[in-house]
Amino acid sequence: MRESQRAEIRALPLFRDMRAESFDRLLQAGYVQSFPPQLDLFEQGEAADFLHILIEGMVELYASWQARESTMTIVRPVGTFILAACIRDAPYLMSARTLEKSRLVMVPAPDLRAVFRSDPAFAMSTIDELAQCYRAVVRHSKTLKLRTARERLAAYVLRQSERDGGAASFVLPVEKRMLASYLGMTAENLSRAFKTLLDDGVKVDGNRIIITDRAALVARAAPDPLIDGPDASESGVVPLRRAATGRPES
Amino acid sequence: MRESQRAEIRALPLFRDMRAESFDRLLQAGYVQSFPPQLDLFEQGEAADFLHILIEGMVELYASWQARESTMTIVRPVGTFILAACIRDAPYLMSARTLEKSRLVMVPAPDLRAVFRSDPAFAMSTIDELAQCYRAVVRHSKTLKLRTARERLAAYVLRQSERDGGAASFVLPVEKRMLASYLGMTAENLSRAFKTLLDDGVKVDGNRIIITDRAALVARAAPDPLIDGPDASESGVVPLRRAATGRPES
DNA sequence: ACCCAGCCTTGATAATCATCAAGCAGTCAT
DNA sequence: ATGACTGCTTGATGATTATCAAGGCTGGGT
Repeated sequence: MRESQRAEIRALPLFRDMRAESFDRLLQAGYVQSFPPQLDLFEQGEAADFLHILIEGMVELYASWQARESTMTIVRPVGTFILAACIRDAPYLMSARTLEKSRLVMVPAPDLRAVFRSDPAFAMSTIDELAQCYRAVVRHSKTLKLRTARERLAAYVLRQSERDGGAASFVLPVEKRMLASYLGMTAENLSRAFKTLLDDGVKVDGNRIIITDRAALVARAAPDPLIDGPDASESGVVPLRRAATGRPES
Repeated sequence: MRESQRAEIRALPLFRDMRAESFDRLLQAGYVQSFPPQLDLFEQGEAADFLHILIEGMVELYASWQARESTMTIVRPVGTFILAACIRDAPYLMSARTLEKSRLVMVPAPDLRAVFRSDPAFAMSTIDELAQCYRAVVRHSKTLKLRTARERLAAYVLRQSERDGGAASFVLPVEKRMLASYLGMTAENLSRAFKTLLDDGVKVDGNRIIITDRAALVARAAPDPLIDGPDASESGVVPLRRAATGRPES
């Protein structure tokens, strides 16, 4: 692992407050591995043996039932995933596959648990991290239950644009079919939803989204900090936490 | 507070491992209050000042956006809610109202945080609790995204029946319209969904649900431990945790 | 007993969304 | 370039679900 990547991991909210020797122990217990694109890392139902830290690449977490499949979240570097399952020593609720060539640190769950038992600062960070993950999923549930597909897409476009500092134009970070699944619709429906958003000031050119009328889009999306984030705490500024750290919902 | 109620709280997984003096401190810092039915306890967006512990009654956690509303979960005694918001010192993502006359212990969030900073066992329990809450919401998201309304209802009926030890008949714990909202559909659609479940071995008589053909119902619901629980850990039996403790998803 | 209000159901209709099938536009390898 | 492949779009259709309106049932209060 490169020193700069180590520093990036150390800078994550989950790891930045722990003792140096705890951090060393975690990373030394962990395996660094590279994977090709489209590779299954694990499947839902398997025992959660490792905390995964994504250093490079992109990983999809998805769920399946019967013949159906739905992407639950996308993890980007540097970010951790599957923390909760490790803690509870329980089966994964989601499957994971790489979307690009990816490099991961895999920390054995027993080491993870040992470290947060011995390092109170890490225990506190874990609590904070889990609370944030919980709230992220609640937000996603809210958008699924309270908004129509069109509204979810509008809110997503707005959120992505703000992630880029309010840019009027941005490139989708994932394939449209995956975005569709993440937003709880089919690829066909996403395509049509984009069409209807023409009336709300959104143009599409391949993977590029252009916001032509932000006010109209805001009217459609009705963005709400209690759904669309950020998860700002009362007691401090949390600037661009999601963007800066790429923290996923696990 | 009655001594038996105090013991019930102490028996919750979240509180049973902590030091006695920590537990005393939490409860002494807390206020015990009774509320009439249909009373708003707090609204989403407000600062999360208190961890709530429900001793008697029933509480609905719901979310709203624009003019729409959706019930996210129902809390029954003895159970805690709104833990994550307290930890992050962040605004509530959900609103809460009593459904029945209810009695609550409200522990100020600063005391909560102080105690898990000073009591490692409580920190561990908090981690475990949050991990479980997280996984509960992920499960609910999965059922929303992967199953149709009819399938969600079938799975719900099956789950409730198993909560009652596999009884062929049980009484709905909440009004149908609330169940509908919880399952992500309208009251009208729930009514019709119950009708279609006649073909799958489910009869309805008012608030009473009767399973006439469990095999048919199982075929429809295709229950899956990774969606419908329980959240059994690898390392131990977790018998009827949800039923026994009434643990909610917060 | 009566009325009233709230909850549930039912029917008619419309909106939303999924499915299936086809075609198009890029990309990549040969 | 050719062809295969993949991802996206489009159209036609049907299923699912929501909305609106009306009516029935039930329980509580007077």
